[in-house]
Amino acid sequence: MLRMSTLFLRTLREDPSEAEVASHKLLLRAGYIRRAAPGIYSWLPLGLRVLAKVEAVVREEMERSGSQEVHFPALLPREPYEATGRWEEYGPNLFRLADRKGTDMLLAPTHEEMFTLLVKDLYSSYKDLPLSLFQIQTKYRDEARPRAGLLRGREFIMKDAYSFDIDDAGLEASYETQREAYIRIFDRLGLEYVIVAATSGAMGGSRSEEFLAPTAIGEDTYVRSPGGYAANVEAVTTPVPDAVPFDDAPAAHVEDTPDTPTIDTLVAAANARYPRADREWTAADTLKNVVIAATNPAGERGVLVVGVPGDRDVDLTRLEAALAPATVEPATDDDLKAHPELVKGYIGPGVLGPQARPEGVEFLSEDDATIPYMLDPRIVPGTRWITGANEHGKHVFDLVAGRDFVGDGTIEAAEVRAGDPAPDGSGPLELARGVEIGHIFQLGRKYAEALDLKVLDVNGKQQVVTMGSYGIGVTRVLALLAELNHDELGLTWPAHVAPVQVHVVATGKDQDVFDAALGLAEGLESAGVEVLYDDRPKVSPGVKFKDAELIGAPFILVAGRGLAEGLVELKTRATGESENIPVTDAGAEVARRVAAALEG
RNA sequence: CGGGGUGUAGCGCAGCUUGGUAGCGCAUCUGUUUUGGGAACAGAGGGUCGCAGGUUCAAAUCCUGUCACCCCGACCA
Repeated sequence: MLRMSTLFLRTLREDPSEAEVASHKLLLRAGYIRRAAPGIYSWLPLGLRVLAKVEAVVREEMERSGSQEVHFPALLPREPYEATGRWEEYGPNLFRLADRKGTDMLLAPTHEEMFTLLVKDLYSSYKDLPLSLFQIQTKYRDEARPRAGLLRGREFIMKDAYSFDIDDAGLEASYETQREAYIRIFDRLGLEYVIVAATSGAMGGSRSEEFLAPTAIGEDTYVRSPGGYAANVEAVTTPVPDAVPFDDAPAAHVEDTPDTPTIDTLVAAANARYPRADREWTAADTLKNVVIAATNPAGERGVLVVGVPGDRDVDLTRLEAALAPATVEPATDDDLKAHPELVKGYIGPGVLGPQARPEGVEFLSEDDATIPYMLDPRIVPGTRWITGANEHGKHVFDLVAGRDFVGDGTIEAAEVRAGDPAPDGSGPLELARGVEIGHIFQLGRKYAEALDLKVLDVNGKQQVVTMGSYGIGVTRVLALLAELNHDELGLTWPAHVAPVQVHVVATGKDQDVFDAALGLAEGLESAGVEVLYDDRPKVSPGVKFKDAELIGAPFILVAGRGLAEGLVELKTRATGESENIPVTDAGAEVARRVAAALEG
């Protein structure tokens, strides 16, 4: 039994100034965690109890799914990460350090390499597969800006699991198994979530889904449609419109458009000087060509141009996902200087991609010195555009896609907007915010190939193993539970993750009260209920109530002034309901309530 | 990395403009009273005022530099 008189805890009356979001403030105030460094937290007894419970749910369901627990070091050598290219690719987010001999080491941001090598070390036959391993481990990422307490720290606890299969069908099955385990885990934790299609990013691989918990403080934007489509914005694909017949389209013609370096000024000039008969020109009639500088993992920088309808911006996050593992940024003036054919504000297809490429030179071949030109999927053959004429102060009108220009391919780089159609035809998209609490994806053979993980198949031939990767942010889940379960008084934990189920409070100074409260606490404990007993003498009832509410156990049992009539008070923290029950029944009744709460 | 802000006791803050014994509330300790909604009174402990230089008889306060932290954005389990 925990006793308030001895529990290592100091509650704070005021919000720490460093905290912004509710979960962060309350976990600090209620004495669950303390900050050690930016994005790095120490765990106090109460916090550790909650953490253990969240971990227990994850562990049980992982084991039920057939995954076996292992544990790797957090401190790792450089070589395996060198082999997979991630020592470079991870960039500044990787915590790097050197030992006394100057050997490079790292604090692991995730453990694909180590799992792969361990399996390679021990297994060599298809008969050993499928295999699923997991660990619950501290991870390190040197985030540019940690925030929101545990929601995004530089040290965090993650459950990461990996599946190993001999073939694609096996991987698909392993993936399904993990997906189901995740559903059970988040259901048991009482979290609302949406499963959205995601990009696998620099990790490689194919199928990938994220579990997002919808919340306004979420950092991920995702979309959903009335018909059930859901995806991370990075993964949203644009439905391709039908091609438009253009046999009777007018020929393209260059017009003077002085002082029109932006889409707004261009639209205004077009309406003023070259009005349409049927309607006004809008930004959607223009083709915006955005110059992007992309850098590949080897550090080579080059420019490409992305063409999008003028009423949309390029979403750099989506573009980067499309170009992964390259990183992107808007081209600088230096980038533009290297390409004098690009006239800022008046860039058009004429100098880009296939239009500019000499006969016989292949796209991105050794001889290709032209700027790659990628188009938004909406720019289908037959669509007519106003766009730059590659000459200062001039634009070209009635430029028809498929007739006057083509791109080197299509790219998902334009921003996604509410109201855009879902790719599966299930209706208009709406945007929402969420926190990523889990991510599952099919890695495929990237790591197995890089680290040479092969097993013998039935025919005695070497086969590269195919892998899946499955993560849950355990400390993030805990923070999210706090975020979703609190009120103005404090935390309101669900019973299955609360540090204790019952907070017994003795108020008053009579020894009878303390005797009765202790008796209740002991009785509950022997019935298997976890109890925190506020046995502090000389502490006023108000303080004890405030502390109990702040700490947030689901049930608060008060022995006090009602005791003379044989009554104690049972408060349900989450609802604020309060009732008097006979002290003689209290133990059994509370145990019953707790059992019900744990069930539900 | 851009923008904004802050560093003074465990927590929250004042003091800085106009240099002169380092303060307030909460928390902690002692005593007395109090005990159903963050008690009262009396007393006490706890600070190299982020750090380093400089100006000055004298610096938390003015100057220069530097470090750290927080918030917003860009980036991410």
